[in-house]
Amino acid sequence: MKRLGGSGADKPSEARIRARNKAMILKAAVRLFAAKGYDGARLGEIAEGCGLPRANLYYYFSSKEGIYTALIEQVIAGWDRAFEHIRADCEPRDAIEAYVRAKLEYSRTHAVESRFFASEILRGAKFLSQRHRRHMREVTDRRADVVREWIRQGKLAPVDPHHFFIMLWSATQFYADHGTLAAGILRRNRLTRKDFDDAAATISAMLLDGCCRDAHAPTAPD
Amino acid sequence: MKRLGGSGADKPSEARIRARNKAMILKAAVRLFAAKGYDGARLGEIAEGCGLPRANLYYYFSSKEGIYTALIEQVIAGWDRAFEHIRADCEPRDAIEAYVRAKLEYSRTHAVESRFFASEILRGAKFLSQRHRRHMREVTDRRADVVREWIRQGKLAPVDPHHFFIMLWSATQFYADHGTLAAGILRRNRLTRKDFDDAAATISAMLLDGCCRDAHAPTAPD
DNA sequence: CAGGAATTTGACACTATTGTCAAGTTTCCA
DNA sequence: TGGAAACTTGACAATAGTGTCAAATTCCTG
Repeated sequence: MKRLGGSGADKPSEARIRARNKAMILKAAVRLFAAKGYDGARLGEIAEGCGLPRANLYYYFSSKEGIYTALIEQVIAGWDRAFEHIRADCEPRDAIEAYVRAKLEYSRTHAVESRFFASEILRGAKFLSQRHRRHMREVTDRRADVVREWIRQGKLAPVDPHHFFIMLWSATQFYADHGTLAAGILRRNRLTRKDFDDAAATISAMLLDGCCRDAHAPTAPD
Repeated sequence: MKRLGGSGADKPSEARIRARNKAMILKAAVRLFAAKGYDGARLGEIAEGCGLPRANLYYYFSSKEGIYTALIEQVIAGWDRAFEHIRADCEPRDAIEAYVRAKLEYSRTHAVESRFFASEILRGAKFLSQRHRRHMREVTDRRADVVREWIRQGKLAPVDPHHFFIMLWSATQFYADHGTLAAGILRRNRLTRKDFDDAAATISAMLLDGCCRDAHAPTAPD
């Protein structure tokens, strides 16, 4: 097989070849799994997608399920990061705006990973272990405490913290998972950067201050 | 003699067998397609799901794609109904609350259909024809005019109507498509009716009045 | 630069899936 | 009730998918 020319291959290349090829496989796999789901994705397509012969995939992963669960691990590891803006020492307005912006940016730049995870949940999270579920629950619960603290301090309306997070998550996730639908509504071929900016503005404005301007509006600020 | 009269159930049992079996097949199919996507669902599983031999499916539908597109038609036909609460002669507060309640009730009672449609969009809406896309766009645009009218009358904050609808749609849809995730967060095996009530309350409260109670709160009501 | 370790690859066995068909069975009108 | 149309069903061909293997090739260290 061809070798990589040049004189830069001095590092422990044994591990490098392995790391590079595993990464290539996972990159092609996440796209296919996101597009067709676990059962629909074919190893042949994944192999074609990363330019490796199909048999080679079995040298790095024991099976189709092995590739899939490796991706699950990878995505779950990033679950925490989404919440890092929700901190008790921030003002809720700033924290929520930052969260929405960051999450939408992730949806824009990592749409494939978003769709992969959405696909897994959509089919009932068959590959999410108890450990994964517990991890997600604990991370969420910790941030729910922050929300409760904000409410206690009178900085936030008394909302249910979990449903609050679900709403944040769903609104921002939508632009990745259902980008095709959103683009159709907005009369685009694909969502533009400006669409994501508009989305961030709309979501933040609605969540923070609501949209209703009638006589029943909520209690005025202090 | 020909027995295929009208396409409905007005004729005796002749058309009844056909209608009943097609319905059985579609019911089993929507579940499988929602769970595994178009490529992942097997006709054998669908057949097993409705207790018919696999070959019998080909008597009623020409192919796997034929079953899938029949389901697409069925779901698209209901797209309009979701928006029927958004009417210019309603107060936005009432209309939005009613929409959220109705959409969540649909998510609760028709979770499978919701997931089927979400799966199709997630995969890039490969089976949505231009006609379907145009229909969805036109229905949305008509309701966007209602939102603009509300804004003109000062009843609604000046939000982008399309992103506004996307937010309504995503928040309510989430409880069907990602019910597994929501249940995990809420420490349930499955979402209960009360969870949906809580969701409706939280979504309506946040959308209508926002959650922020700081010094930068929006202009007070008239 | 030799030789073992790491990696690549075509070919193979095995199973699953789709769509077709023709022969059988049921339905129900005249 | 005879029989044509509607419906059912097991079997079949063709294709495609998964996982395995051993031989071939490349990589890297001593």
